[in-house]
Amino acid sequence: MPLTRLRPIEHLSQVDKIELRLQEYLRNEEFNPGDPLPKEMEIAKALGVSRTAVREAISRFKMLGIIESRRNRGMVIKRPDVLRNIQRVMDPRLLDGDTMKDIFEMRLVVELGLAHILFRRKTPEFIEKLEGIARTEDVTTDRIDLLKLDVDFHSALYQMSGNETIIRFQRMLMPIFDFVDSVILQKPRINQPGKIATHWDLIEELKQGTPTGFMHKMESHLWYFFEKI
Amino acid sequence: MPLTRLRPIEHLSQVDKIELRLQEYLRNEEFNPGDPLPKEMEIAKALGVSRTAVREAISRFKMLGIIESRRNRGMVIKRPDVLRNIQRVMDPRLLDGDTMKDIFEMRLVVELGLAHILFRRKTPEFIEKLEGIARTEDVTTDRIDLLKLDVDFHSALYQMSGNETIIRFQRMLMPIFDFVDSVILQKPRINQPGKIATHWDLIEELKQGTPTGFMHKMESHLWYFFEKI
DNA sequence: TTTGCGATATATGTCGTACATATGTCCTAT
DNA sequence: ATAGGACATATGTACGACATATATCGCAAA
Repeated sequence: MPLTRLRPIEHLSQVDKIELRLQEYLRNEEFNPGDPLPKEMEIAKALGVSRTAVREAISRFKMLGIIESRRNRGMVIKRPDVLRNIQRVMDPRLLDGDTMKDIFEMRLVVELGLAHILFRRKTPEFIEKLEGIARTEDVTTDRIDLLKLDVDFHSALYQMSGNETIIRFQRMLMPIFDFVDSVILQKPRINQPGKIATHWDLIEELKQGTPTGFMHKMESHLWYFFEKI
Repeated sequence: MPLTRLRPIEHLSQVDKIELRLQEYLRNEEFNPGDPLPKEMEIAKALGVSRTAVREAISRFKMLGIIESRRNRGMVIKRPDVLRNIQRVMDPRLLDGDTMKDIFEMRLVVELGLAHILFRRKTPEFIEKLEGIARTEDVTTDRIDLLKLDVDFHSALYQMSGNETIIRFQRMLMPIFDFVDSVILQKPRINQPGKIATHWDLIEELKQGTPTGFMHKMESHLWYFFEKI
């Protein structure tokens, strides 16, 4: 009898419970950014707990960026920065292999799906930037430098999407990408069916090709990673 | 003179500073899950602050799931749940329009990029599930029910990806999707060039088509949203 | 009317202390 | 060897005190 899943009894501390109560309070009361919150002591009284515990719970929301407080002004609801909080957690050391695999796969999904947006937002300036990176690659031999240039190239693509959230998504997951890259590149290279699309191929397609064509080239370009996962 | 951006003077509180110190401490010391942390009092002494302040800062990391503590056992590093923390922040009321637009666009990118994964992971059971939803749609007239079924259909696609992170990404962003959907659907329908691919078309393509074909159909299917954004 | 200064009230920020509670450790009795 | 009790200890909770910034009011000066 394994008993692996016996009793995941949640031992919620007082502060945890307060956090939950505040969470549901914030949702139910339909707070909008700028709205004031009750005073710490009032909340403590209402919940029947000490101000210390309330402050510990509220401190958590301050980290998320949902609550802001100022001396003598009280506390107000703030617009949180969605991605800021993931970033704190994005440490390859703290994530398990499966999750990192999933995240890396998601990167591939996003880069493929990006094609249409890119064709919509491409400009001569961006193309020029990509070409600059590709030209530098042509005259670079150092392995580390090439890896860095590869990252630059893909980063530039994200930039071109013009979508701030996607850009930050990529920047945020960079540590994971780096980690997986370094692991994958240590493995022996395997045979590929047909030619792998290069950065120059991608640029060419972007300049006078189609979204679909670009996607195919990108698929070919990333094929190596697909197989490894 | 607007002066809109004058003085973003960061007024970091003591607790904020402690949080930063702990953050860099955790990164630099290369902690791995399971590793023990110093006692609260030792940290307080080392930083020259009160235990109360340290506890407020640590409480934040407990919310993120990076630190876990038990009576008399001390504190240990834990594997955080990457997406759990975003969920707390994903409230349409708290996000600004631009961010929501970006997030919604990212959804489109992901769903397009999903094609290849789907063809890799599809099974008769999943196809059957999709067909079940589509059949129900055929005999449903209520507008709300149809909206719900549409969500179900796309959710099923995410499920089929088999990527736990992507699945949770979708589930997490659901409130945003719902919100944007409801806003978009209130606008008058515009003329579309050519036929919009239906769910049945997507299923058909999935059964005996190609990833590229599926992507085109999906693009057509989502075209309406693309235009609205 | 506007500006400037000072007194006051107030909510959050920080600290120290005390005690509660759970849990590991050690010691002893059976 | 095992059970059980005594003790030590780190976190959890609470309370009180004071620090600090800031809103508000009153009043005088320009």
